[in-house]
Amino acid sequence: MSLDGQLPPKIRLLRAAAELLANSGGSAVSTRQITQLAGVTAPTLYHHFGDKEGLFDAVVAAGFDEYVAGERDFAPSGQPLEDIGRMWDNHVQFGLNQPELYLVMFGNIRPESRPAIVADAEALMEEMLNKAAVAGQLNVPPREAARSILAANVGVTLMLIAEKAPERNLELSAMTRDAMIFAVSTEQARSERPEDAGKSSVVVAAIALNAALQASHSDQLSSSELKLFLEWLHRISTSSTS
Amino acid sequence: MSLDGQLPPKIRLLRAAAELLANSGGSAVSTRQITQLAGVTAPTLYHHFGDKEGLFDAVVAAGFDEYVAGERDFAPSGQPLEDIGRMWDNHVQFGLNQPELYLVMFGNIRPESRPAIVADAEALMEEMLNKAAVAGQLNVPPREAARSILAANVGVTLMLIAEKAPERNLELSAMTRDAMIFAVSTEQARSERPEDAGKSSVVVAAIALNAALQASHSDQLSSSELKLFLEWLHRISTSSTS
DNA sequence: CAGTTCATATAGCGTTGCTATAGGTGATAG
DNA sequence: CTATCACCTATAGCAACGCTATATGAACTG
Repeated sequence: MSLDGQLPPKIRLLRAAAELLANSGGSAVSTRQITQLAGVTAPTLYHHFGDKEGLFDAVVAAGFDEYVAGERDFAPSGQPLEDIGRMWDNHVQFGLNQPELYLVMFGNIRPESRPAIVADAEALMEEMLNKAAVAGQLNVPPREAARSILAANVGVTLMLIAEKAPERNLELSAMTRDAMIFAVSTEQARSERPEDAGKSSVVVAAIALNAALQASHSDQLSSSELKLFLEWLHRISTSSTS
Repeated sequence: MSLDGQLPPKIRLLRAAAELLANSGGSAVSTRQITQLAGVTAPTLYHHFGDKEGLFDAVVAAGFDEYVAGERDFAPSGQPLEDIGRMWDNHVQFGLNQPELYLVMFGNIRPESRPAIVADAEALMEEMLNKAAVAGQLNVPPREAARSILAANVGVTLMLIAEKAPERNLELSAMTRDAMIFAVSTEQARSERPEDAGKSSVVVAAIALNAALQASHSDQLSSSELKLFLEWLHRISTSSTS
């Protein structure tokens, strides 16, 4: 019953925890099960990981590396918003392939205590959304878009995990995914042909904003602020670098 | 320490469980705490509710009645899709007002075992969406729309609960809500809700410039200038264009 | 009044997460 | 070669957990 004998106890504990978690079928996993499978006693676990949650965090960290690897594999498509869609699908697949691990990662919600992994996943998605924003394809700030999309992504994945496997309807995921991506994208991105996507730059964006600001009468800045703001915009717009 | 003495033990148990759940601050609630507060001993709990989960289910059932009452109170507006938006907001508020209860109701996900309450909530939303469908305002079947909207609604609520109270940004909820409702509605319904029109080009340009500036390392502005500049940009980016 | 059923209490089982303490191990210093 | 010391692991056990076998009282029912 014990795991391969000659690896360090720390690694044996990690593998035992991961294996039991993957096969627990939803019921809880006890430290005694883990230590027995790892072939060590209780204090060893607490020496290396502090407490049970520390061990699970470590398992989650390994799982997250795998998750990130999946998220980055097919990233470099030309279309950032298409990549967001792939990130969504990869997220759902990760959750359905390893539901127990996913639940430890994203399902263990407690009031006022955010799992660290949520922030990591948000950052990952925000990074990709930034590319879309640079290309002028986003009509909301990348951070807010990332939080919103990830929240829906997690909600859908949790719902699918809760369903019995044969009844799982991935159309739910596809529909919600498209709705969220559509909602954060600009008309230009929706019309699907951003021929000047690669050309977007600080300068182009600054010129566009300059023109847009002067055309509208935004009241978000005071007149003195606006004057300085436009001066800086001009400095950026007329710079030849980048 | 014991609850009002003359009510039946079953009701005292329910109230004790609800009260402890509401004030647990995220940590677990034990049967011993509950029975002590209710002024009864352990077997009484198991006689009436079978097990701990049975008791919690009963608390949830009461909580769900309250939830449904809230969902139905302002229902009869003329616009079904507006009512869906109110159901969404009510759902989020319910979760934020009673996070512990909400987590027992919607956060206790286990693989292949759907909480009964999810089906109830879906039915409630589907009922309302049916009205929209009858009015020709839905471009997907009500059941699928309800599942999709509820999944996003739960995801957003869980994310908000996980955040520390002062940092909770309800804009996340509003944005996701509008995205989901927009996605399931027909052109006709959209034209009746002109407030969701696209954002002005100022906002889009500001977002693009913000992202571009942070991606490149432009040296056209000093760091202190850049900081203020970005702050203004953020103000413009997040301004609502109602 | 006897019989039955419901409701509660006493006491305790097995398991949980965790730890106080001590023993063994290997590397380094004298 | 020995002494030391930091690191790692084991023995044994605690308090708290969910839950229950059993017994006792109360309240109906014939």
